[in-house]
Amino acid sequence: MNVRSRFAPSPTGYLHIGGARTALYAWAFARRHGGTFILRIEDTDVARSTPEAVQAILDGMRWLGLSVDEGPFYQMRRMARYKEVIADMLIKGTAYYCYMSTIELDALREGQRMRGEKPRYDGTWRPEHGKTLAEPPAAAQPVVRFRNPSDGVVAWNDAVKGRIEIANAELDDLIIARADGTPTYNFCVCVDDMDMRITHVIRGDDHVNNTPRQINILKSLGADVPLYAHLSMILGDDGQKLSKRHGAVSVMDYQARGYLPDAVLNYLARLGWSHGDDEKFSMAQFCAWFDLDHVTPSAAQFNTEKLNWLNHEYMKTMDASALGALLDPFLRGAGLDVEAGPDVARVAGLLRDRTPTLVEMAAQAHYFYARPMVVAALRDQHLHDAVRPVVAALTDKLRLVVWQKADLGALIKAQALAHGLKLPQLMMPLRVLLTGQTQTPSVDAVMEVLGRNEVLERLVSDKSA
RNA sequence: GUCCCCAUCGUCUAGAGGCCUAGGACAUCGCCCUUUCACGGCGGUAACGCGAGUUCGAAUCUCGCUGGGGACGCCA
Repeated sequence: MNVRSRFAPSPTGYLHIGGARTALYAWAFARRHGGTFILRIEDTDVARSTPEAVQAILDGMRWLGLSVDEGPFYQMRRMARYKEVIADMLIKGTAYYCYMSTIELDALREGQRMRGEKPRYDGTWRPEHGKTLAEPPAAAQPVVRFRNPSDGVVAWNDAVKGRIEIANAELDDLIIARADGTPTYNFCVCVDDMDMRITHVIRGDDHVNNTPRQINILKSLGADVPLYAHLSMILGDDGQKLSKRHGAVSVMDYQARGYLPDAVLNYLARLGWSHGDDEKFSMAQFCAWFDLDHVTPSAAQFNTEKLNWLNHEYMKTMDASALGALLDPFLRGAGLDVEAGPDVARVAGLLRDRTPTLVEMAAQAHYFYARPMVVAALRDQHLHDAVRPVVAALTDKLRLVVWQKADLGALIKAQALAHGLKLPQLMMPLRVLLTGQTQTPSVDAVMEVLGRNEVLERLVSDKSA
């Protein structure tokens, strides 16, 4: 079978992390089976769909590297096709006009709720043998409803949740075309999945309830029913439903927060799916491994700590120059003059082991591109009278030493020894003077990257202070 | 309210009747390394929601309970 999977977001906002995982799984599934991955934009809700949101989805997928084989297809451009199918259904009798007003509908549902029943359309306008329908109200614009089977069950073997069975009696005749003639979601999905010959529908858990309706429509259309795989939701760090309150929900937020797409992808892949004990793997590896059998049916809580760890793992193994290139915009974004300081690749190489994200790396890199503000109290604490002359003596020797880490380290050690100081007693004041910080990479390494002139200036400028 | 889904360490998960005195990863704690902080190395704490079955044997199968979640739109 030629596998055809799809990702079908509605463009009403950014691509959030849950949608990204859905896209990732659908994409990987197609890749795994040498199939086709289709992108379909479900924009029939004209009031809420925006071109910006479409762009945001495209941007998010591009950042993650989820390549699309077909599409994007836009449902709004397929109106003629939907209307054609509806006209056909009306003729065949698998759909019918319903003249019940929204006011009447509301009243109906209200009454049902009060009686403890499930709110649903009562079939007033549904044609039946031997049933006489009322005369349609003169000015009323009817909606079109799907004639759902009234008995029996709809069942399917969900690839992640197992067999799910729902009685047709639980389903009502859903509206497939609004009073203005535009088709609705559940109907468009069916026509599209049919026309696009979708074989595997991998989507969010929230669609489980739509599935029996869609299966019924698909069957009435004479289409093949695809295999369904419903992914459970991703919860926030606090176990609550993901919302703006959680800070980063859009995939692009992760870019802004200094995460690498490969790390986000790896994290998402692993959140809700597993391959034994494997934690770190490339997308190529993921595509070779991914299967629906190992997707967990239960909801997963997002864990930023673990994402940070993974991101750090990716940063640590990255080539310094490639990492530097990624760091660069974050440096500039922080208002730093990158040209005036050391090569970003060298800085990235130095900080790589200590920062989990590019944002934190940029924050730590600050003193490489701007003179540090040395807090007086901190300076006095480390640069007391006993060390001050040693620093001065060292400064003079720094003018001549070979400017590389090993020589710098050896020189400092020799100086400390010669003056009867323990190594940290000399390292700390140097660190504070050079960086304004007490926690940095080793002093000799920082010096090497900072360069002789800059180091001397930072050490000397203090002397006069 | 009705229907549907879910349930292993704090978190992500392995586990498809004996391999489980339940494994890995993050986090956490301790030790080591050390020029500070990290990184790294070694080790520890920590879980099968409850109750009935089925079976020689259940984390794994069945039922019930409890607890979570989702859906009930002329939204998608």
